[in-house]
Amino acid sequence: MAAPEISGLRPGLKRLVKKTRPDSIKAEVPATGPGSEKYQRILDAAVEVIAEHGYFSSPVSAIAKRAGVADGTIYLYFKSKDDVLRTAIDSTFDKFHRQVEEEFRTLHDPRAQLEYIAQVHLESHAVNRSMAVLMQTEVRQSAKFIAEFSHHHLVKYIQVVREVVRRGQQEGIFRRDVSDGVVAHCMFGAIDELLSSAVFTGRVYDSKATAAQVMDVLLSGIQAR
Amino acid sequence: MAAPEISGLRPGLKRLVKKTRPDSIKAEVPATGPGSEKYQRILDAAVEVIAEHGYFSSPVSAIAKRAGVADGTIYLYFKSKDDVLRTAIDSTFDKFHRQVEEEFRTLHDPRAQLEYIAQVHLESHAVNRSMAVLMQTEVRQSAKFIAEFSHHHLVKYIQVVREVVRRGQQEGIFRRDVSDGVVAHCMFGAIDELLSSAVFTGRVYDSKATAAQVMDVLLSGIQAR
DNA sequence: GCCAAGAATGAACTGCGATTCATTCCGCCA
DNA sequence: TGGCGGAATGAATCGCAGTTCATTCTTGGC
Repeated sequence: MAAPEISGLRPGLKRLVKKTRPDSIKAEVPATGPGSEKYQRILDAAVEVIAEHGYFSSPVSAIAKRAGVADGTIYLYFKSKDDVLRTAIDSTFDKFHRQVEEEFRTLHDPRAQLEYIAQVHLESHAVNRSMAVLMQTEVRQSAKFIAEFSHHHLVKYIQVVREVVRRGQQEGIFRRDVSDGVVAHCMFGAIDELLSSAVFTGRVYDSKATAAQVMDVLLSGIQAR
Repeated sequence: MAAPEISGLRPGLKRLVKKTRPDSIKAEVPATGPGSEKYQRILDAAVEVIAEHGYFSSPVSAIAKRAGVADGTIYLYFKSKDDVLRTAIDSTFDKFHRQVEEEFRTLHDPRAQLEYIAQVHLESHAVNRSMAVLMQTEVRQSAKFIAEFSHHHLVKYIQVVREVVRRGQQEGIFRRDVSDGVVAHCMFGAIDELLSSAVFTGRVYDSKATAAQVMDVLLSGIQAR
C-alpha cells in the first residue's frame, strides 16, 4: 500500500540507501538499521501479510516476498520473525501515545480529552486498515510472547484514561461512586469492540460521529448528578 | 481439573465405556462419539493446554498427554486438531445461549435482562477459568478458521442484546437517539474487556457486583430522560 | 578499472508437529 | 476358552517454515 512498488523489479536502483544525502552530515541512516527504506518496507509487508493470514500462517518467506526482498534479508534488519511483529506493534502504540500527549497540551477538559482518545482510537481503522486488523487479531492474542509485551501497552492506555477520569471526579464533573478503573476498561472495551466489529465486517463509519455517540452514552452514564 | 485422574494409570479399568448401563436401553453412548467420558476428557484437556500455551503452541501430543490418551486416540474422537477446539468453543456458546433463553422465560424487564446477560458473561471466569482464557486469547483471534466460525457466535450474542435494547426503546425505557447496535457493541465490549483484564491479571472479583456497576453506568447512559 | 566492505541472496539445514496406520490390547460371546 | 470386533497405541511419515551461511552483487574510494 504505502510502500513503493517492489523495487526488486528495478535491479539498477536497488542499493541506494543514503538517498541523496552526502556524507558531510554524520547522522546517515545506518543502512541496515531502523529508518532505512527497506526496514520500513519489511515492517509494512509484515503487517499486511499477518493481517491477512495471521501470525502463525505467515511464513517469513511470504513477508519477504511482499516486501520484495530475499528471506535472509529480513534477518539483516530484525533478530527474528517475532522481532518484526513486536517492532511494528510497538511503533504503532508509541505513535498513539505521542499523539494523545501532544493534544493534551492544549486540551484540558476531561470530557473533551476522553472524546479525543475515543476518536483517535476509532480512527485507527482508516489510518492503517491492516494494522487495525492485526491489532484485533494478534494483540489480544494467542501467542504468549505477543500477549506479554503488548499487555504493557494496553495497561498504559488504561492508565491514561483512568487519570483523566479521576481528575474529572475531583473536579466534580464525574460521579465518584464508580471506580475509575471500571470506567476506563468500559470505555476501552466499548470502543475497541466497535472498531473490531467494523474491522471484521468491513463496514466503514464516520469515526468522529461514532465516537461522539459512544461517548455520549458513556459520559451521560458517569456524569455527576 | 474436573476430569478424573488419568485413567491410563489403571490399565485394568480402561475399556469400560457403557458404564453400568445394560443393553436394554438403546441409547448407549457410542463408545467413540460425543458424550463418552474420554471424549469429554479430551475436550477438557485441549481447553486447558491451549489456554496455557495458545493454539499454535499446543502440539496434539501435549493435549493427548494431558488427557491421558495416546496421540492417535484423539483422531478416533475428532477429525483434526481444529475440530477439537471448534467443538469446545461451540459447546460453550451453546450453553450460554441456552442459559439466557431459559432465564428470559421468566425475566421480562429489559434492564434486568441486560443485567442478567452481563452477569453470566462476567461469571464465565469463575465457571471455567481455562475456557475464559481461551476465549480471550483464541476467539478474537488469530487463526482465520477460528475467527470465521466464532464470529457467528458473537453475532448471535450481539443480536440478543440488540433485541432487548430495541424493546426497551419501544417501551420508552431507553432513549431512542442511540442505535441499538452501538449500545449492544458497547455493552459487549465493556463487559468483555473487564473479563479480559481480570483473566490476564489474575484478579478475582465479585461478578455480581461488577456487573451491577457496569450496568449502572450503561443503563444511566441510555435511560430515557 | 580494480578492490575491499558490506548488503543481499536463496538454497540448504534442522527441528517440529499433525496425521497415519500397522500392531497390540480388551471385553464379550459362542 | 478361542477368537472376533473394535478401541487404543505410538513410532514413523511427511511436509513445512524459521534460520543460517557460503556465495554473489554493488558501491565507492583510489
